[in-house]
Amino acid sequence: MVEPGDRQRATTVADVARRAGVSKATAARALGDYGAVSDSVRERVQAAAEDLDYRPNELARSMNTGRSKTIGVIVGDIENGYFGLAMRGISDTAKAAGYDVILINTSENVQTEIDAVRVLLDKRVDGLIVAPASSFHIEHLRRVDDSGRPLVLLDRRVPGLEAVSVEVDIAPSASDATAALLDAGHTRIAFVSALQTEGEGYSDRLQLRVSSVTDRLAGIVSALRSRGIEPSADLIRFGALGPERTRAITGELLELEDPPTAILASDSLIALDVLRTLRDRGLRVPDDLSFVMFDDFDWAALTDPPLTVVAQPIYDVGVAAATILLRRLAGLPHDDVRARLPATLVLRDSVGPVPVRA
Amino acid sequence: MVEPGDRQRATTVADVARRAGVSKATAARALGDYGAVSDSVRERVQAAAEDLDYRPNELARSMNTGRSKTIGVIVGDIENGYFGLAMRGISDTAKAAGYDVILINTSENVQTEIDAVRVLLDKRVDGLIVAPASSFHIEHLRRVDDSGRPLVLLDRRVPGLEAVSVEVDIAPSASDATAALLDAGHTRIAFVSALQTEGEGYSDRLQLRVSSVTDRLAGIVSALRSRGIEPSADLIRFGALGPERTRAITGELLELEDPPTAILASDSLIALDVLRTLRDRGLRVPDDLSFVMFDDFDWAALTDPPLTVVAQPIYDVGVAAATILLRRLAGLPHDDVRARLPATLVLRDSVGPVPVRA
DNA sequence: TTGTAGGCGTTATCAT
DNA sequence: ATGATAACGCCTACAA
Repeated sequence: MVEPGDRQRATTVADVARRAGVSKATAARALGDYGAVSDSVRERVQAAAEDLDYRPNELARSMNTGRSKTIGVIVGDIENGYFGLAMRGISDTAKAAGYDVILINTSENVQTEIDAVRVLLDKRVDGLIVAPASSFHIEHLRRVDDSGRPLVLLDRRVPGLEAVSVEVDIAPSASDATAALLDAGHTRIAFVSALQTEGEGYSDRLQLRVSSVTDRLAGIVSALRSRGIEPSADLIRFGALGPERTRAITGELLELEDPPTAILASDSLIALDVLRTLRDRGLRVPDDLSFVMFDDFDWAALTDPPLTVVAQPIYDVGVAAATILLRRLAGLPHDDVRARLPATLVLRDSVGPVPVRA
Repeated sequence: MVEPGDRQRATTVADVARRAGVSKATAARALGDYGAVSDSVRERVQAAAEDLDYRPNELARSMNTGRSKTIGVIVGDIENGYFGLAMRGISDTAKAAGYDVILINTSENVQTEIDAVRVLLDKRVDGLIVAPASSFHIEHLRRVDDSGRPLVLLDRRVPGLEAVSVEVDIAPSASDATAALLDAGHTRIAFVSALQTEGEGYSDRLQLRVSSVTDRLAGIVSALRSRGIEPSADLIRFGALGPERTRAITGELLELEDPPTAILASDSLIALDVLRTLRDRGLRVPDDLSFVMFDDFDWAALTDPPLTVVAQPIYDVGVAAATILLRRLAGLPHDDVRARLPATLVLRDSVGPVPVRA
């Protein structure tokens, strides 16, 4: 009688071999179909395997092939639609090549990321795709290279690390978005990001730890300066980590002596909280305040008003990252894979003229 | 010299043992800290391990412990915010217990699901969480039980399968939503779901292959009947698989001789496409048509108009599923874990009175 | 074409 | 407390 917890021993090649009346090696060859096996034996072995409901133990297989047919993915927040979509791109691509995906969520926490890399390396994944939480703490990423396994960076590049990164070329679109705001007459333009920095303020040579945010800011600042406007430190805000922080920051922005007339939200999570704060305060977009969001999702066209956004080809970023990784795994060149994808400004109705001050 | 692809041999217990001047067995004991080891030896071994930057090979470890500290998760669509959030719940819970997660996406395709189960079992995951694409094809799920590894069903139950399922008790809320519509005077109420069925129509004893959809429908139908209204087959539509199909179905609904005055969307993906179709046709919610969506997300309060929804505790569903699985893995009871979580109707502004026909 | 034997890196069981 | 030595389940020379 089989007890519920009893995980009865799975059947092995040895079992199949015995039943087929051949040696372990022959059975293994027939099953893995490599080497040379006579047709009659092959059939006999396969029939035996069928009968016994044989399934290979991939762990054992991995142990001496050295490859696990598994790639590890480390992202900051799978709940964020951005990474959800990228994950889908990675997952689809990996599956098509016979690879599986282990996903680890770091909550954008560096220590968690360090542990995640360690665990995945210990589990002997064949390669890693990482959206690094910080470009300052990268020893653990170096470790990946040392281990001889390929690493592809997702959405963020890390200077000083010899790893391919697949990113969205977002600075130009950030400029475009800012220009659209400037064209509408805005000069007090705010930017709100979740990124944690030393302080929450902005200084000119602030070093940001996430390149995709750096790029957004670079695009914004360059557009500003090209019109002779110096970025104002009090309008560039970081640390919008959760709903509470984001609402607080938005509140502070609105209560400034010279408040912004337009806000750029660094991602959709932040956008939602900023918009809710505005609504709760009875402020209307774009009448009282103009608004632009980075990232586009289906719902962005259905809000009141439809949102002007910077759309990113996120799914494709995932596909490209996985493709490059798989190519490296196969020892193939990957120079032809586009690793820098274009973003586009999508004009909808959340940008309007500067309101006349009361 | 080390070639780029050269994956240099990782250091093993044997290496550590040699350097510490002890036997393999002793080194293993010191590292895994089990058995008895003298303090001096332990220190020596640990120092050696440190020096050599030793990392255990989890594959080898899994091979003779029989446990991989990994659980497999199979869902229909990770890109859907619903599963994204559930995944986050699972992932957080698993990580806290020292488990990792392998994720496989099936695109709600049964064959893919069958393959996924096979692969995960072959990879020797310790347990499985599955949102089964169909309650009709379940032999592969039976296999999981046969393998002795625990299985927890996510969001959907499968009659005839002895597996715990964690679900949202959605029928009551579906009734509430329908009642709200009825109270507003609607009698022609449509329901649009992505579920693939034999035909796309509805008949009274239609067997649906996803329990969470069955439950939605049951709630709707019972509310209807309690007011003496028979569900109308032409208003209950399935097969809204992608944007195109959903738009087509919505169009057909609107062109009915006696079109619906209210629509219930089975999930947020469908809701978005239905709403876009309405907007493209110049129809306004709730003036021309009332609307209710299953699932609540932050953006649902910011659309025009804010959407009346059935909110589900999705993150908690994920947490509960993982908790139950982990308990079973630990041989602990799990009767105290709530496996049936309540949904709630959230009234916003997408339900209005029946428009007067032109 | 087939079989024998050894190795992959652990854990686990024996002695000592 | 420590050390041989055998599993775990598979692949892979090498030999027959």
